[in-house]
Amino acid sequence: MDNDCRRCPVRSVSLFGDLPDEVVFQLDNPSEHLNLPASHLLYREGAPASAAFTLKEGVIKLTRTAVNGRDQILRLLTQGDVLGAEGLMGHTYNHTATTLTPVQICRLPLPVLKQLQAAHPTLNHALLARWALALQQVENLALELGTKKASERLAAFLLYWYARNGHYPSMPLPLSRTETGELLGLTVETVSRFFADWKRRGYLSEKTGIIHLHDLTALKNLSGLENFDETAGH
Amino acid sequence: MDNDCRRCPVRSVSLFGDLPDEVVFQLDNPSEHLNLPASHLLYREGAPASAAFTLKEGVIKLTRTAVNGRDQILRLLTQGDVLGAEGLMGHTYNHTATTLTPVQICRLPLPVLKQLQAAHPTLNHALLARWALALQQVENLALELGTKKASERLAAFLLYWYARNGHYPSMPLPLSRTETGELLGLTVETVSRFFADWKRRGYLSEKTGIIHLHDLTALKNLSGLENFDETAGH
DNA sequence: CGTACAATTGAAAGCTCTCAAGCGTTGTGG
DNA sequence: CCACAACGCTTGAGAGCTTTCAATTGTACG
Repeated sequence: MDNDCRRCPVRSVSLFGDLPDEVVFQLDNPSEHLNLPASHLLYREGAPASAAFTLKEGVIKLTRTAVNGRDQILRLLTQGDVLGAEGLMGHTYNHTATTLTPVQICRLPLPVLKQLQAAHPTLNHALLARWALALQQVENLALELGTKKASERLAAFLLYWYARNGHYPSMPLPLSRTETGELLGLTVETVSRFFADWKRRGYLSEKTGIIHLHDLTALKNLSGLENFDETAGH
Repeated sequence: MDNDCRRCPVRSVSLFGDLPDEVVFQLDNPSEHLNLPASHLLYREGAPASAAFTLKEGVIKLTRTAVNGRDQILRLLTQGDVLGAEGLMGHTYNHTATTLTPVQICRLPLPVLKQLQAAHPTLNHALLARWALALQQVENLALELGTKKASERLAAFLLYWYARNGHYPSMPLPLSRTETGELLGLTVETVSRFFADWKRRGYLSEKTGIIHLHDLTALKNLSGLENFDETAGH
């Protein structure tokens, strides 16, 4: 495996795109490049934060648990995303981070990140941009949860994931039905019912974790425009 | 009115707490201090961003509209909060900003903010802290929307607003029933029913925009612990 | 091949919304 | 000063959607 940070495949989209080679080289530390299996717990909500991470490959979910014990997925992270950087502000992690697929991540001890931050102001720009993006994603989630019904949220999510995976009609969906429900505020059964229904209608099909979208138009119509002609009259 | 930014009552909690007096003084520009009535639209989602604002007094809501036309309140802003700073990253506002009470705000043209940002790296810390806080707030909202039922969300919101207003059992609630619904993903009627029910039970009372909380314990129990003894058995 | 776990399906209960009507308050004009 | 119009709030009844509970089927793994 190539562990030279200067040649990191996600460097250009990551936090250190603007940092000079020699600085990035100092980061290099073989022990900090990790390979983890699926379903691996990376850190837990409320735990003292020691490091941030850059996701080089794979998918990670960030969750929080409500007082009633129910989990909510707040973000799905893919290649190039940064997690755990909130430790720079507070001293604990805000979420529980769990791998959904095997992942390659790069570990960045927070003290190192803090030093870099002080020495290279451009890093703050990159951090701000990350935070702004995360905020937009969570705002979109809140908008979905607050304004749409089950089928609309599920259809919108499939289209979102489709777009995020390069607009290929076939895409991996590393979420179980339960997890999909935890993202969209639904029960397993509700998610399962809509999947089954849409398969019967030929909108999509599924084979061991791969989703094939056959009718994007139908899904688009389901994702919030269902009653639009009625409301458009006003 | 005192328009000297050096003596701004919210300066210490605002973005410029760490900036030297002489720099803050340069900001001063009487025309940039605005008084607005309630229900005033400050800027609209998607509009080109020309300035950020600091809220000196009053309450502002940030909303977004879903494709189906339904509005979602994403954040409630109070004294010391900053809005519109996303214009620094993108070029448009991410939300619609509307006053819920009469407000005093301070307008900060984005070019000025950009200059300051370049000249005073500590400002980036302050901005990062703002963004992190906003992210936490929206994450909390998403958690509420995704994991709780109507009464739990409403009770939790009242307790949240109570805490945010200094833990006084009497507090102004500048949201209409409709707006409360737009925050919590509920219809007017549902919100109204729970208020009526809780008034009958003596949990709270209301007089022209002021809410009096009489039974905090009852509300706390409603806010997500309702079935807790049942689920705690596992 | 059997076990464990995920997904599916059905039926019924429960919650929230929708639609509709009535009530209360505020502000305005006669 | 009163009447009324406008708007927000309340209440009821019924429909519709989602959950809950329970049982079955499917699937991956040892």
